[in-house]
Amino acid sequence: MKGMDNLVPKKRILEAAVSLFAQKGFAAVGVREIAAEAGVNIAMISYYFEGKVGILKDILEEFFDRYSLVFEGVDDESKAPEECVRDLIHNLINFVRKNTDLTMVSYNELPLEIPEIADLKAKRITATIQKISPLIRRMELDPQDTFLIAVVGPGLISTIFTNFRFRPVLKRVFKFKFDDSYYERYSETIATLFLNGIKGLIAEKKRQERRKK
Amino acid sequence: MKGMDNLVPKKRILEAAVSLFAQKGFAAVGVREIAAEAGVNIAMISYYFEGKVGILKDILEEFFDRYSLVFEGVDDESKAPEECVRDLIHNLINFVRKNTDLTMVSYNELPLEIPEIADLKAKRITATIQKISPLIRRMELDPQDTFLIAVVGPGLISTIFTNFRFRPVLKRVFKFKFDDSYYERYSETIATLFLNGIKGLIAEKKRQERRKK
Amino acid sequence: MKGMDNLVPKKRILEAAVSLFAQKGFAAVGVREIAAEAGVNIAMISYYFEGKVGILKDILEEFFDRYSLVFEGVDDESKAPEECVRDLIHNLINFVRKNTDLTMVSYNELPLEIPEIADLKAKRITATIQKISPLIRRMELDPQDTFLIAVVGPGLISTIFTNFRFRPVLKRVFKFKFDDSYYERYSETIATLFLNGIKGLIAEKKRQERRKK
Amino acid sequence: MKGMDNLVPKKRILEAAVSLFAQKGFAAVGVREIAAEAGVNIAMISYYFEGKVGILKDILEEFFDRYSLVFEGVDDESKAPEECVRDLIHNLINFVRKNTDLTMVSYNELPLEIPEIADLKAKRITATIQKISPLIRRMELDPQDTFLIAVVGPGLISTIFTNFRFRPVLKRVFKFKFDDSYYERYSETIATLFLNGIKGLIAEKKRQERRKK
DNA sequence: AATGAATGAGCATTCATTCAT
DNA sequence: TATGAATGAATGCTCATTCAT
Repeated sequence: MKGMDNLVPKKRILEAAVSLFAQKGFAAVGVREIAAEAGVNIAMISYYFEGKVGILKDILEEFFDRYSLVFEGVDDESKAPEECVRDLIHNLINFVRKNTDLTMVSYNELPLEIPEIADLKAKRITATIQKISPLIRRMELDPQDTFLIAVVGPGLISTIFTNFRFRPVLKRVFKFKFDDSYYERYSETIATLFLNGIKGLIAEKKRQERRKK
Repeated sequence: MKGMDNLVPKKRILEAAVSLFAQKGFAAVGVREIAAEAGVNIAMISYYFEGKVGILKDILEEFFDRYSLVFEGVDDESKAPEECVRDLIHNLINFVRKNTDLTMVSYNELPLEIPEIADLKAKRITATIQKISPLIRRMELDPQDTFLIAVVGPGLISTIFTNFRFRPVLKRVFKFKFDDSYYERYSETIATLFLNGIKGLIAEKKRQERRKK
Repeated sequence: MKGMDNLVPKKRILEAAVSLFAQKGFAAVGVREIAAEAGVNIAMISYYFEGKVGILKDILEEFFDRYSLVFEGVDDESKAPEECVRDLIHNLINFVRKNTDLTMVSYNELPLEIPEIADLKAKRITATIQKISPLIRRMELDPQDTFLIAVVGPGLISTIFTNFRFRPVLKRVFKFKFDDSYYERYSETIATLFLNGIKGLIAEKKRQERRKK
Repeated sequence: MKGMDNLVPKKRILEAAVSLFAQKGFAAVGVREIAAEAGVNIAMISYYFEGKVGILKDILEEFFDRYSLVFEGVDDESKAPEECVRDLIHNLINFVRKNTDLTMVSYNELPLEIPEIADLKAKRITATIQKISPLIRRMELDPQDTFLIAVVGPGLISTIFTNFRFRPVLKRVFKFKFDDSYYERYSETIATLFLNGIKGLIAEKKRQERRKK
């Protein structure tokens, strides 16, 4: 693998695994392949990690560690909440651009048969939601109204992540250059789409509440 | 497996494979497991299909055959385009409810290393887009403006599909009953979110065009 | 397979098997392949023959039936014994030309683990030797002197058969056209080689017997 | 397997494979059988070799390495060419006695469907022919006259090799003890047979050339 | 006579992991 | 730390044969 020859072996294994898992999926990648890509002996994988699943766990931890930073200080009270959401979307997209493989692996791989993995994911996602609840409140959404949050949140995330995930298919169907200017426009578009969508939802909700009375 | 004992073996294999692929992913499921679940001899898999990949191909064909029906006659000119979109979203969600495993497999599995699979997917998706282009036009979106379509379309699809895909995680984080009334509300919510979002995008676009002049 | 569509299925299977066994060897050919080449259903092979080994047995019987005819009337007492040997060699080469695949299979395949096959071969070969013993006697060789016979006989046969067997390799090493004129010359050459060789052996034997006295 | 317990695993696999291939043929032997005979784990075969074909390739290389030594210094100019041929035949027979299985496998197995194998064989055989061309010249044979060489060479080789190959059948038909004294006599007999045969061919050739004038 | 389906054993190969060095 | 060898189980697939129709 290019440019990772001077990394420590553990790091090399991790990066090779991220790249391969992103490409082919966790189950389709063998430890042999990872070891070869990382340029280390196969036995090193059991030495540094608790087997193949151990690598995935490390990857998830790493992902969520970085991911949660994106939500740090997302609710800047000196700015309008819409502005905060717009920034969040912008930052999210930038995050995925910089950590594409890591994100794809963490987003896609759901070997939920392995309970440790499922637990880890649920715990970390819950923590993330906590972080944005002040912003949610400022958007005039009731943070207790989990329904809307459970619709809009995953909708936004999946919309963004899927744009990266299905890049190979998107490239076949449309013909875009996925460069800086593309992402500038993409970022704005997604923000507009969801901000207007959310506004519509809030308006609709109020209309219904008025009707109930 | 429950209730499929009286099906023909080929069908039994297919259904077992769909269920298992949806659960664990294509690569993580072995032909032995499929054969056992379907209650057939392992050799029958090579007999009826062209190996494990052949099963996946058949599954995808089946999915797209059914899926494309959802988009049939989506653009009813006697109705407002917003209404058509709302119906489409409603139908889509119903479709996924009825074909959850089939959809999940077809949506998730991207062994794009296998070119036949990648080709099949790209071709079928392109065909689907053709079908909704009249409706897109009526929404005052330029069908040539592939950018917006490539953002909104996959965004909507992934939002819906992900709601099913991450059900196990969602169940851990929130506590919903995924019943008829949930989906009634879900359907309305997604429609409101995206219709308002699209309206916002169109408005924004016009604003920009005006500015250019 | 070309030109055998109007044969009865049993014959078709036999011919397909001969061709494939000659090409790849008995063990490397599957019944599926034979059935496909013969254009019959797989089950027909067990129906007409006693499994795959049964086909081989039939092939060997057929070969030896035809082969033994070559040695019929080989000792024409109205001709010099050298002339008879020359004719025999000529006829042998012609026989192999006309029955190349059949000969190659019968000559090469020695699944001597299967006792029936080994017995069949030994019995038939013994019978053949009986047929040429008068000629051997006329060549002034003692038919009881099995040593010379066991050297010269197989030497001659293997020399001829190998010329056909290793044709693919010979074609790579040398560049001959294996046509009528080639075989005319080949036939004469082999005859000269072995007749002179045998003459030398007889002379040497007499020299030794003289010395003993 | 007797007496190879103290060999390194790779060597053990090779020797087991040679023995089994010689007995039953390449296609009829499974890797399981080889591994069992060699007393190693089945996975070691893929570990040390490139699969089953890889073993055969190694065997062929080993054979030709040893085989070519027989032809080293075959043309001792201080001796009459007839003497050299006699020595060569003697050495060849001794070689096959000492390397019977290795020779049988290399001689018999012609999975010419595998191009690598066919190439390897043709290349090595060509190299061998180069080595004896000086001797051929001294025998008053034109080395360019590939016809005679292509008849006599393979004839001699196949005569000798077949004596070993069909030993099981020969034992059933004749009743020899294949001991040192048998091979002493066998060696002399083959030499006399072919030397006289070749002399006859040369005489015949000269007679024809005279006639042409 | 002929078929397609089905069987259970077997194929070569690769898996993740462990071990002594 | 790092290695190459080794393990036993599992991989996808094919085998020759049989069976009911």
